[in-house]
Amino acid sequence: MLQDAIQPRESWAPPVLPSAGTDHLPSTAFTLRHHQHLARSGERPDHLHQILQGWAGRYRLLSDGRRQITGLYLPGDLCDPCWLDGGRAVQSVVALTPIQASRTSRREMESQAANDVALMKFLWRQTQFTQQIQAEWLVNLGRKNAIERLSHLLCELYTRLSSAGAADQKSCDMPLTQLDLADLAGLTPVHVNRTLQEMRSMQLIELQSRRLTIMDWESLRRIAWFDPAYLAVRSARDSFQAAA
Amino acid sequence: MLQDAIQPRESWAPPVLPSAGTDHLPSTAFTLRHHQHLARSGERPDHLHQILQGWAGRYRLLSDGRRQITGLYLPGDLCDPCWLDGGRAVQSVVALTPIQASRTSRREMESQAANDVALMKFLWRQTQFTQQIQAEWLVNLGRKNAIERLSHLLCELYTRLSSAGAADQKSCDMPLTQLDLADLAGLTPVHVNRTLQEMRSMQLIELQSRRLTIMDWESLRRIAWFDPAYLAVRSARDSFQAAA
DNA sequence: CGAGCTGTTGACGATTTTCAAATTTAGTGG
DNA sequence: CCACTAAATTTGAAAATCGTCAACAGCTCG
Repeated sequence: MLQDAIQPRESWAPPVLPSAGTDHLPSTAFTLRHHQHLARSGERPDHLHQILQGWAGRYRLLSDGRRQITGLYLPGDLCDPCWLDGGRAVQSVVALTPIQASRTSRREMESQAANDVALMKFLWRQTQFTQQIQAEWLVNLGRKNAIERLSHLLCELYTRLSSAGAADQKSCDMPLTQLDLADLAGLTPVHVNRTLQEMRSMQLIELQSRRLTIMDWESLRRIAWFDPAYLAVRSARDSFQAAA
Repeated sequence: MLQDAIQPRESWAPPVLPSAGTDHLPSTAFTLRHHQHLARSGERPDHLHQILQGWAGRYRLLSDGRRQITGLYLPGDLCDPCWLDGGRAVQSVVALTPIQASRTSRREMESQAANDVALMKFLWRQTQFTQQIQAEWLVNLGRKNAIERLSHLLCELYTRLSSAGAADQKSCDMPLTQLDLADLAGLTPVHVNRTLQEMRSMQLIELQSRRLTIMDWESLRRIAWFDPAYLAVRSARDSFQAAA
């Protein structure tokens, strides 16, 4: 097969750029295979992408091979507002699964945003959202041990997918390999493996066949010190706008 | 003394909000003492602050006492654009030294930004700058050991202060305690102490009396894997604007 | 079926934390 | 200025956490 198959588990409609539907901001659908790049460090990307299906990751590689994934782009996420205004991509973004996305010219997006308050607010919110997640990850990496980090990561992923309508009651997709998890959590793959086994033996989660099931949300949340407030930026800001 | 003395080592003029000078965006100077807060988690701050002198830190506290500092506000920095649009402060911001700052009403700033492209770009840039730094810190915390983390932190601080004109050839202020450094680097104060001693014995740095001197920049940079590209966002964006 | 990625296991080593205490430095009030 | 107190730095020993290395099993995909 020339192209990896993309098989969503459920019929699911991703959110759409606020202006893309109404004002017809031109965008083109395209697909990427696992390990292909949406941007490389040092480039000046001339397109922004909205992920429709699949997961992408922003990362930095040290020249001795150490890799840290510094951000995840899930379906509905915009990749990446920080390339606006002609900025260079400081870090690379790669497809962690096969990906389907829509691509919009950076210049079109910029000129549209200058006149379109809704789009501007969407970009601003998306940026703030990314920043809040990063700040929370700093706490994770700086102050938590392996089981706390992985628990938090799973809590966050489930919550983000859930609020995008891409999770069911207790389970969601989890296409990341243990190597990906290690590069997210700042651990070695070996230690991720052992910690996941511990979490399974504690009846916290099931994780197999690229599918996560959360058996005991309350315990997982407590172990992770997970407080979803930092993820509320997107929705909370909307309700404020509505109230004002 | 009712108020901590603020004694800058050198005469130094902080950068000014692009519109504050020309369009007379109203702002009031004020001071804060060590350990006083600029914002507390959960609040809806109604002012933005530009730091004029002193350092502030954004942090999160876990209820068992672990603290992670997730951002530093140095002289010239804006604290914090993410409170615009009525957003709540997810994390707290506290003065790490006595502080002198200017305060501008959030609503004034918002309405001004809607009409003032230069201010808007300034806010956007400041936000991107913060995000790039955070992404780099994720690499630090996730993939580097103690000496690499501390070296990187010192490289970044020196570079930021230097580009603000607040450093001389080989040295700059370093008002952080070893406890602060620990909460920045995700280490214990004890281990910070031992690692700093190692760095001193390697003739990399001198650090005493709240003053840092970098003895061997090239070695420090190499150990830290420090590549200042991620700090170039502010200036690079300007030169691009100028070129376009 | 064969190659390569992914997950798993064990033994061992390195880094970092914890705990407790001593020492130095800085700040405060007399 | 000195005395006193609190904060900050330093030290040592033992333990916990996590990483490294090496090997093997299972699975997927061409």
